[in-house]
Amino acid sequence: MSQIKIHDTLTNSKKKLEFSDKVRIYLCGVTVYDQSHIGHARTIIVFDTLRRFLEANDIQVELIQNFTDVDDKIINRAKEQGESANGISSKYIQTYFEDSDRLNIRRATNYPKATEHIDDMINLIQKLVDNESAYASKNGVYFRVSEFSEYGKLSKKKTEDLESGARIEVDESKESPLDFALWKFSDEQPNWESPWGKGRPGWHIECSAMSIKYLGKNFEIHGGGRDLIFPHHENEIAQSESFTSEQFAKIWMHAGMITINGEKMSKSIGNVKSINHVLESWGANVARLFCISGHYSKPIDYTEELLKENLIKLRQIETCYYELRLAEKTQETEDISSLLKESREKFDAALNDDFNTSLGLSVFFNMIKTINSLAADEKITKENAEMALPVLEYMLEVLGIKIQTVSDEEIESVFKLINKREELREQKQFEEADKVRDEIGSMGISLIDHKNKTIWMKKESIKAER
RNA sequence: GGUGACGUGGCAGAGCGGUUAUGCGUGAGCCUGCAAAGCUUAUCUAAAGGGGUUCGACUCCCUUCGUCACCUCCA
Repeated sequence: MSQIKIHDTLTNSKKKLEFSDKVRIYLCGVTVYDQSHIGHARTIIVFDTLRRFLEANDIQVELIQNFTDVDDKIINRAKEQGESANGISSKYIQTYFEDSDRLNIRRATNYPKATEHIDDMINLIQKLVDNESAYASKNGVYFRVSEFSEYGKLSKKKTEDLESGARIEVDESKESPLDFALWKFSDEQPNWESPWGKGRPGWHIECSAMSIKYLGKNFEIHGGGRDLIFPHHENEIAQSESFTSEQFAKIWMHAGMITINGEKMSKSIGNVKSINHVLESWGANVARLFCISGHYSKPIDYTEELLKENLIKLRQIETCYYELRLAEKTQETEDISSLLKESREKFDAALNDDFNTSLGLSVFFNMIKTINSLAADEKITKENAEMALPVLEYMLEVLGIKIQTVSDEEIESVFKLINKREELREQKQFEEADKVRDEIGSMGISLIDHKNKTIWMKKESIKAER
């Protein structure tokens, strides 16, 4: 059983994650009308890392992440480009998977699409209409906010305040300006038949329908970016709880925004950095380290400096891994078993306390620093390494960091070249020795000269470094 | 205007009512034929301002100032 506690937005408190056989997570995905940016990636990485942490501790996770593939934005984009809405959404779903795979995100259990769950939504809406939580009007079917007395409990908003807000559109056909659309009438494609008339679903209803369908009436964690708290998640609660008369998600977990110059990254401001862009320049490992460098609930400001800092950290991880992988018998040694045990415990403790990845990373890098400094003194024995590697690999797996690995045959051939270089150096044939070094370098390998031996590592090639 | 979050050393960023967070950067050094990487060590002795509670506050309370997010679509 996991000891993890997570901050719940609804109760504004840390809650123990309780579950029976598995942890069920619903994560609000993206609207597929354009490339995803690093802000989207952050949310996905946070939840992927959480999932990895649970799974690495033998907890089964069912993760559902939806695609919003019917929406005004998609339709508009389709019109602009003279394409079908379906063409646009499937194109960007594909892009999404490409980004996601490159970021080393574990595939979710399922990626339901809104357009494939229209019947489920209609059933849900029907029941809401039947129990007076919703009504049909001229433009569509609306949720009757006044029927849900707890409306505003997630976002801590009062309906009076919302009503007096200036930004709510006035729609004469709605009973109240707060009422939101479950179904929008439309003769335009894409549209579907419904008991109330042809049209398409509203945004919020899809997540209610799909989360209930795949995860049941109440599941462990509902996640998404902070910006979804209102109105999206607030409305989901209203719909779902009016439908089931039960508590919806047990924990609402929200990830902070990525900002640029302190300002939220968003398409409307036009300050977005696409996942593709970040991957091209920095690679997945740096991107992942960057995205979990602060607490998940807080914003992270996107700067090149910060990415560079994380690149340096990646190099330290690589060094550590290769020091362990290539460790040989040495005379001197030091007992590192307590370091390893403590690191593992503190790492887990940090993540168990509201998934504090920032604190967890500091434990992780402390361990790496210690191992690297012992290695520099040639005090890492084969036995040490065999003890340390599983701990390191556990953490790497949780963090989703993929180090370039090598086969035993590769190790042998590299060492052959290194020995060749050593011989040349001893004979002071430095020019020849440097040629061998270049040859090794062209294999993506860099050398680390210690006092008595030369160690090496396969480094991830990072464009931004050059 | 309403609601929520936040303000920590050059930068990033945690915890904690009394103990060095950590990392990056920077300086010096070690290693080296050179380089890179790595390593060692030093450095900054931080808490937006003002009150209060306390033997003691960065940590709790109040207040002023500032920043951000949401209140429209948004991860």
